[in-house]
Amino acid sequence: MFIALILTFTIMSISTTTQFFSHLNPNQRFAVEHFCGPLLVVAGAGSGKTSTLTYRIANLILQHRVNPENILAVTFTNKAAREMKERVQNLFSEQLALLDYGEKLNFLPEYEKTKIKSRVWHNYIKEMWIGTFHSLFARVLRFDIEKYQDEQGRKWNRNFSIFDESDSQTLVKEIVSKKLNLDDKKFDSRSVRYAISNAKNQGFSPGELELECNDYKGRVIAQVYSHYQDKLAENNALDFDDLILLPARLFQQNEQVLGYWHQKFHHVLVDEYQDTNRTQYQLIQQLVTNGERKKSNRNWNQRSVFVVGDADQSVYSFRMADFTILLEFQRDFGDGLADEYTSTMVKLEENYRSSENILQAANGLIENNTQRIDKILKATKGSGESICCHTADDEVAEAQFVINQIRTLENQNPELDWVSFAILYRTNAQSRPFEDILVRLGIPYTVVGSLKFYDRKEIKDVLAYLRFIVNPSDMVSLLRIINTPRRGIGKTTINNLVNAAHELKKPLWEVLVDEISVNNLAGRASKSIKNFVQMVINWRREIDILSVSKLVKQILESSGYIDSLKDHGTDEAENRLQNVRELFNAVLQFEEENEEVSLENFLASTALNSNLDDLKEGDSAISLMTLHASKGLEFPIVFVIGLEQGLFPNYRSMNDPMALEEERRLCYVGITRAQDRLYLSHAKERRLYGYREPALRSQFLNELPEDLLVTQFCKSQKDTKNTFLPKSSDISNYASMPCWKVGNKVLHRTFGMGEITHVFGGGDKISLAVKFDYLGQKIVNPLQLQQVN
DNA sequence: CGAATGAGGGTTTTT
DNA sequence: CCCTCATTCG
Repeated sequence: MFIALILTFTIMSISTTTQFFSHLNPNQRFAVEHFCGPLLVVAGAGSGKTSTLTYRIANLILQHRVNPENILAVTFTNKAAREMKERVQNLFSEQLALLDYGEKLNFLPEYEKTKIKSRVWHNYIKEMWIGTFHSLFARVLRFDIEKYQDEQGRKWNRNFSIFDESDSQTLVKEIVSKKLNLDDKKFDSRSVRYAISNAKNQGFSPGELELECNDYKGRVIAQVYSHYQDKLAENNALDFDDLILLPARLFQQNEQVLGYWHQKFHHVLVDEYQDTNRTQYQLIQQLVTNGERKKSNRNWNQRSVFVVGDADQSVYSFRMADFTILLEFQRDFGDGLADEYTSTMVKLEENYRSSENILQAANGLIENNTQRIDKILKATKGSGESICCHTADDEVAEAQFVINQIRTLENQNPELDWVSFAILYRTNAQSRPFEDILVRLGIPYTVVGSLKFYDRKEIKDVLAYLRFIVNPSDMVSLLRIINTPRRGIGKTTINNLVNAAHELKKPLWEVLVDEISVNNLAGRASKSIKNFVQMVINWRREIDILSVSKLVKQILESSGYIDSLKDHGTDEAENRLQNVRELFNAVLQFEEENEEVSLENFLASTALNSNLDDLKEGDSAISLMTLHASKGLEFPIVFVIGLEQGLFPNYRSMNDPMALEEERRLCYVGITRAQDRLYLSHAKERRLYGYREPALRSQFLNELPEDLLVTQFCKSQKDTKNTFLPKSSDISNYASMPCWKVGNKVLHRTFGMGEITHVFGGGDKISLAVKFDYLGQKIVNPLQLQQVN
């Protein structure tokens, strides 16, 4: 096996040098071929950044024979991590196919293809540590957290829970209002929680935060922070920020632990480096230097740190990302020479994504910023279409215009599909009018990110069961499930038990296990508690016996959770049941896709993957998302909507020059998502909290080069309006005609003849499933149908 | 003990 | 406008 690997390396390295990166430009090539030492890659939007990263990883392994397990690659999102793995896997499979069969991978039979891919997965991909800061260092903590103790002596063990934002919020709230009896007007839990998070992201412990603060408010926040850590430790739980802060602290206090990980990761790569915060930077620095401060003492033999980023796309300072970290890379790691002479920085400025008009708009906008690395995107494509700027009466008209445009374009251009379109906005709430129309028209769409699957009650309930089974100290989860579904364990009973646990300074669970205590404290409910306790004990026994999915199934059934939903009988309960089933599917999928399947690992993946949308990938649908969520993506046609003063730029940023620059960068990100066509729109009036408010054109629109914009589209829109999109009053007239019946033959304006198979909804929200003669079954809008006899 | 009802408050962006 | 929380009633 080992010999085979070596052989593979040797032969592959011969076959790779020639065409492996023949299509890369000189600067990309420089980056890809970089082996040891530091390198900063300043990668403009659409400059082939992801390719560069994946090719470099491939090059390290194939060319320089780096062992995959010595590679650490940090991405910004889980999705990016998955994509990177997939791309490296494809690259390797491609090479291996050439080598073993002298054929392109795609020409091989399916069976051989799969064989190669799984071989690549086993030998290379699986061994690399590719993921987000949070998931990678959660993994580190599973190994080493028991060696850590904070300055107050708080400790955790390897079964720790990861608390989500609402868990954290609840904890902080409890401390503020119950424990410390603070005025919750002055110390509202949201902003206190935010302050604590910021402190953690800057590397401060409660004690250090207190020293930092001179004012009363700061000291109180430090105090809340301290109590908050007590609570977390009591629950054997960590929040998101701890997943970064704890390892950094551990590395600081324990040379051996740091030494181990330093020894393991010879090559450290960080994507989206402009979005790292101080604590994350500290981690990278520790791993790379092994704590050696002096630059001249650092040993780069067989080692590198390779970071990729673009200060112009730094849009996460609200969560303490600090792009000066990127600006200071040359000083901290590099040779610090001027741009012409340096060998530790390279710029990728050639843009392969967008048409020239779009790039010029982007460049023109970003030049209004002061804080940046001088960099300009150079076009490699033709000038393309003009950018369309549209003024709508209000947010509904805006949505109508956009969707109207999409339908027109989709109709006129056979090469376009629904996936070609993206609608980008500043705030999640802006998706609503778009969704309303899209639902009515039966156009498929996905809202990325806003649907927080794991935030739903039923999902949190089920996860609480799992969390508590793994981690008996997790009282937050225990309290969530002890009487869900109803077991007759009421508030008073629970209070008694909690108080007793508190008095005895024992975990709640230990009190529950003790029958005598329960008999005395719980009275009538004691039988239910004993049953509950027995149930949990049984599940814990099964952890090592059953597979994760079997265990989850067992829990869902024997807890009575599923039954109680079924008994409920309402639509809402049915919906919840559906979500629980979907969660169960996620478990099955997790089992298929992962090597180390354990309940802990599944829970970590759910805590760190905030949504499930990657599960439902594959259907052709228009994408709706925030500008933040769009980072790293690209679409043929992009609509950036709601360009109004106060909304975008957001009113909270308007009086702060730095914050305003960040808003501008966000706009820059939006513009540079577009490949072929870009639409910008704003409304003259917008609903906010239910009130209509007049709105002004965004200043960003004025900052764009005027000659690139075309506004005439607003006129031609009137022509198309009637043909494509009836006013809402028309819609209700049409749709309320009670003429659609299952079995009716219909003619669709684009899909042709078909037969109705289902009728959904009622009133003005009717949609129909139609089985078309040529295209199979689709859900369509009645407006596009004609009845045929 | 649990469901129903009303007031009040809140939207920037997310791992 | 929508959701959460708290209080009240059954």
